[in-house]
Amino acid sequence: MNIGQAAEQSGVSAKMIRYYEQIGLINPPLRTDSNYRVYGPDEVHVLRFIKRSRTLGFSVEETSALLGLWQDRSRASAEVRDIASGHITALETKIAELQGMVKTLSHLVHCCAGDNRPDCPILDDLAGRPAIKGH
Amino acid sequence: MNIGQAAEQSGVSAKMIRYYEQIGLINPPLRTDSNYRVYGPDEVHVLRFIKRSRTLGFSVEETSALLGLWQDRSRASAEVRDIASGHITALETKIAELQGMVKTLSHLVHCCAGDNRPDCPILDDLAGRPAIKGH
DNA sequence: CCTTGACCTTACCATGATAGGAAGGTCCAT
DNA sequence: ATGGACCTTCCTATCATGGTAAGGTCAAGG
Repeated sequence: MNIGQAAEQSGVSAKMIRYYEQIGLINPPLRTDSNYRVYGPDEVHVLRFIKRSRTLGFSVEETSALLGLWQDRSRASAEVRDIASGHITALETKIAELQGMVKTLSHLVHCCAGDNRPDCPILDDLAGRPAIKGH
Repeated sequence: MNIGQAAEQSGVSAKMIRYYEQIGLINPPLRTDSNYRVYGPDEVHVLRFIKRSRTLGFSVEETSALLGLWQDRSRASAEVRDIASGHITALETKIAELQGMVKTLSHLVHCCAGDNRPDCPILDDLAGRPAIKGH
């Protein structure tokens, strides 16, 4: 199977497959006489693993660690769980940050009549002036 | 005031001040005879505006739009509100995505005994095999 | 057999926002 | 006058991905 088919079957673009090979995340595949990369079902399986891991928000580096544990027969389940737990913590921190932003912005938007008067609580806040109190 | 003081007072690094100037987000300041950038309180105020906007998650491009509206005397409050509202929507979409990731991962982590047995539901999920049902 | 079009190859450039460093000039206090 | 703290420009890197260009390959159909 050529790289195009492997890309289609795995959901990873051909571009990214070559990139993953270049950075050592996946092993270089066999080549045909005409230098085409050749992939089999196992390689596609690995690519799908990577795709899923990336979709779940793991970095390429974390994905690399997970991939190593997956392919290691004497893998430690606890180690995988720790990576995932750490990732959950990071995600929750990020979520809290974003929620803080939404809260601030929602407050400002609700204070903003949206007419064309020149005073705007959102801009006033960005400019460092205190927002209008009491809703 | 030199760039170092402006950086300190605004919370924007000197590096980023020069970058913002380069991409046209801020105007080039006056220079001394020895080619040093010179800033005054107004410029610091603009930098603080930018800093706050970036902290609230607006991109540099959105920040540029907000800055233009802030500095425009005939600014339309409604336009600012629309930018902020769109940003809130984008943030909420992102939050929902992250929460989805956390949910999936939490489920997997809770299915994972964390001992050293070789079967690991997290890896199994990443590999595309169905997770153990019924928790 | 030859052309056409779809595929593959490598190599380079771009993104967005930020940080780091090198090499050299400037300013101020000792 | 010297040293150290600051400034200048220019180059590099990050992370993951997309694009493009120039050229080689393959299969199908005329």
